Amino acid sequence: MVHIAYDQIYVDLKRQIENGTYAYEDLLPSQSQLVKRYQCAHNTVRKAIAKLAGEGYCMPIHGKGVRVIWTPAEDRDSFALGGIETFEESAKRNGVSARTHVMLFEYIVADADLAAKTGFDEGTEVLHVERVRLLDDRPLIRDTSYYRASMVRGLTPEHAERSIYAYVENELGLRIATSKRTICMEVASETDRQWLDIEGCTYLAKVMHSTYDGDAILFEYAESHYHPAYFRFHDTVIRDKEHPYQS
Amino acid sequence: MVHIAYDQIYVDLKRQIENGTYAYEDLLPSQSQLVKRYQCAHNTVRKAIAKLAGEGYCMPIHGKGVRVIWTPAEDRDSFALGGIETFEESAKRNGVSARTHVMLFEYIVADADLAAKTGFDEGTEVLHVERVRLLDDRPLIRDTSYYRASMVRGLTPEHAERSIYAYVENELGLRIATSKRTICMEVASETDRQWLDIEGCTYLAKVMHSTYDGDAILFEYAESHYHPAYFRFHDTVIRDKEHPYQS
DNA sequence: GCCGATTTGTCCGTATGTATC
DNA sequence: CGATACATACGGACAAATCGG
Repeated sequence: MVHIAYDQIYVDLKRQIENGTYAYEDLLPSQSQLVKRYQCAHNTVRKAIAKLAGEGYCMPIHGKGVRVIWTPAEDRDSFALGGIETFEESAKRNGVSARTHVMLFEYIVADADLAAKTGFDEGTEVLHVERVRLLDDRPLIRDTSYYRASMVRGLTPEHAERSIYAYVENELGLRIATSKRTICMEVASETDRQWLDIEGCTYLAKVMHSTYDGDAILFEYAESHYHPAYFRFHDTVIRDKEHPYQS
Repeated sequence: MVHIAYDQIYVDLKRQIENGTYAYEDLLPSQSQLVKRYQCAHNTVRKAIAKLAGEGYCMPIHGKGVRVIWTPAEDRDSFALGGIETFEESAKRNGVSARTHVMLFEYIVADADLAAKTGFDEGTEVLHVERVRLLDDRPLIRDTSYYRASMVRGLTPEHAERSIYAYVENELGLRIATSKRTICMEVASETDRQWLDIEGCTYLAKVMHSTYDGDAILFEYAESHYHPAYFRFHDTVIRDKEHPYQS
């Protein structure tokens, strides 16, 4: 047996929502009907639906059904952040050309300040990379990244111009698994002004992310500064049952 | 039987991670140990762990264990999980006073433009509310909200000065369930400049959210414009198994 | 208001697959 | 290779919410 049925069901239902088989505000077939259709267990269908719900495709209503809440709304004018993906993947998905300039590539040892900022232990050897990303030849994103040096052995500036993730995953066999992000806005620094095309922008979008490898060990801490017009982020929140709003 | 065991386990494990019983980079007790401890089924433990993982507390490693990736440094207390720091929370965290001014409160019928923007059908009666949020008497956030009129009967401008969600949930018994959000930055409008204290800011943080009620029917569409310095957002991404990185 | 049918939500116990050590 | 640990799935049971008669 192959045993990834729930993902197949997820993919299948997602496709049918996207192509309009199940339209906005429709109810999906009941879970018992889906069990019959896919010849699987109740829990397996539920897992697929839970994944769809988490991505904003549908919403289960207790005692009633599972309603489609997805609409074909496509905004390609800006650079949307999805899950964990590389700069190239995002660029491709958003339909723009992408290039990367490596401005700095150095190995350092984390001092107390860097440790507090990145989450690496003091004394950890890290690779510090500064990059500028160009979208359609305009420098619009600046990345400051710190990688645990022991996990990126053999990495060269040439790799950094392409995809560091591709190198560590494909060449080193490391798996990237979970990433925690914080988004805020920050006044553009002198370096930002020097390297980016941000005339007239006082604040930039700033994304800080801590990425963990397959062993759940901190692999990278990075900060990305985006031109404000080229930043876009999507999210779906499923509200917890409890904690009603109170004035 | 009560049958919310998985949530109890979730709360219990979360507490133990936060109080250091299970420290950063530790492995949690194995799932079979947890099954014994909580006297429940395998699936129940897994559901609790999945919830913790989705909130960035831990990360399961196939064949190895479940590693804690939460650190005390994360000031999660001031944030709704995976959420945008709300107006009240922000005020609390910064130790400042919070007030709301209702600038506009009118019922209108959605025309084609508004329908396209909000997702309400053309011809739907909606309540249009414009509010300004003040922190320490500084106007820093502007909310433009459209509510499906049939769902907010009896709502007054006085309610809008406090919490509209509190009213519809506590008074009308409506349940708010799922919300889809998009975050971007936008050039401040004339209205923004007129009502907000955003001297020197060209771009503002803009959050668009569509909120669905317990029946998965669009209940509210809102746009919030934040002073860039007063915006902060957290997120945890769990990577899908497939699509390895490729240059 | 009640009851029964439908539908989603929670949980159990077991079996098997797969990755790590 | 065996032991351990997480991942997927099954089939059944019951709880809880909804809806129509």
